[in-house]
Amino acid sequence: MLSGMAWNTAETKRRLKESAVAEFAAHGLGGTTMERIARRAGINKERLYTYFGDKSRLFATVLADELNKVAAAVPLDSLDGPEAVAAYAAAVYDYHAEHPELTRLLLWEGLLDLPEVPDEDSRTDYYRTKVTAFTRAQQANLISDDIPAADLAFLILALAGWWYAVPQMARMMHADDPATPDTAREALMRAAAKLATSASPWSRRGGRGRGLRDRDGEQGGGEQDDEI
Amino acid sequence: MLSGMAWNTAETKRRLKESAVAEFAAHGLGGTTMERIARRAGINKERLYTYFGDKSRLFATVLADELNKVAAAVPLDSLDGPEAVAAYAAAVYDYHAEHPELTRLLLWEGLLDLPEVPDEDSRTDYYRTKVTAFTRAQQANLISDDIPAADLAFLILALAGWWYAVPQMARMMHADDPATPDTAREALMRAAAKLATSASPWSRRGGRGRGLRDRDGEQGGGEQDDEI
DNA sequence: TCCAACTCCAACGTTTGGGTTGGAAACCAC
DNA sequence: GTGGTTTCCAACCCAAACGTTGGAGTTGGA
Repeated sequence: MLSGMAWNTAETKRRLKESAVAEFAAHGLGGTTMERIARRAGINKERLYTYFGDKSRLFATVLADELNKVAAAVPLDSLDGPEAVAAYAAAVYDYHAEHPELTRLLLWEGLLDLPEVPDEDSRTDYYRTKVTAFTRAQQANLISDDIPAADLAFLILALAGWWYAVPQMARMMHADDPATPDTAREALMRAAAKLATSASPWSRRGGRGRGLRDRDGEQGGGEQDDEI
Repeated sequence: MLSGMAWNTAETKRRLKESAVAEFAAHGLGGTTMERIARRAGINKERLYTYFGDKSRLFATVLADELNKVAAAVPLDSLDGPEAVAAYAAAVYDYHAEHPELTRLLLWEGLLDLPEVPDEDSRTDYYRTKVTAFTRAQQANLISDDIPAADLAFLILALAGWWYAVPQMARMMHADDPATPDTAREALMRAAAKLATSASPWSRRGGRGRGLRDRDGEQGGGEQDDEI
């Protein structure tokens, strides 16, 4: 229109994707309309189809993009102890705070329960590196190994992500004593550190639930029985 | 049709709600159609509108119903120690396993981020009782108090719920060593117990188990501040 | 028996929205 | 310029789905 600017495919694509991230994150796959994505980007709807295929392919593209971003933004190379685990948890939490779209896209994807997720291989690799970092730290006795590395890594992400997954629950549960992002972060770090620290041998008491044996025998000191 | 049975409002409503739970849980608010809810229930679409108002009101009704069910199904009265916390986490996990609809509805609600959630007051009360149980256990030195009760309760739910929130992540993260529901449950219980146990003052280098000097298991009372 | 109230449904009106098309404007050789 | 290619868009098609309506079957009371 008013531009002397030439066509700019790359920029058009970028703007469309940016817009799509926002819309999909806000309304999910079902709740988002191609029309609105296009309008928000100030670009014709038809461009979406020629560039990205149909709606679900666009969703997949956009999600894969965001995952690549987070992979780059929150690296995890090595863990030298529980504090490092806590720091990692906090970094994930912070990233989510600044980029709430990612969590939301992931959650929406989870709710779709597709048999195969887009980009599965590279994503699996991505998670594998995380798990490996935990495994190595466990093998080096730098963090506790009483929870398997994959589970531990997964649960750390749970602690960091749950706030954004069910904000309404977070709000209601803290009704009497509102949680600021900071107190939440604090609690998260403490919790992450605890998970990564070897458990003190708590007395097992009465048999609610099964399991929860100490894997590798007792450690060091005496078993200690606490009665109420 | 073939029935001599008279009209039965209550039963009709029940069947519609049952159907609505399934559809909403599976496809979310945006992805569900009133038509399909009605068809699944074998009842005319129009009944939905006269009984429940429009689609979003139906969603709210259904969600509130499910929450009441879970409140009744997974009670939490008192916690007499970390193992009770683990047992509670496992109970929540098991409930979710048997009733995946609830988690999904909650997640979808979270993603909608409505300004006010339906039934807010009674739900807040419900969570308050949970938090109170943790608070009391902390005050009685039965579980660790180094994480505020509300945060602790919330994080326990995170551990139990994350598996269902992002199943695709769970799967990919355990690609090398698939997690069965049982191993997940085991890890969850262990983690929950750890969060509820006073942190052993981890050695500067976070050595694990064997080398743990320092009497373990000193609970609650002592406050230990550690910068992370 | 008649009528008012209630339960249910088939069919309809209308809007929304995914996806397409025909063509205009810009660019790029040659 | 001229033809071919690419970028873009207004307008369109059509299926799906929200919500409604008119009416038919059912009940219960006066």
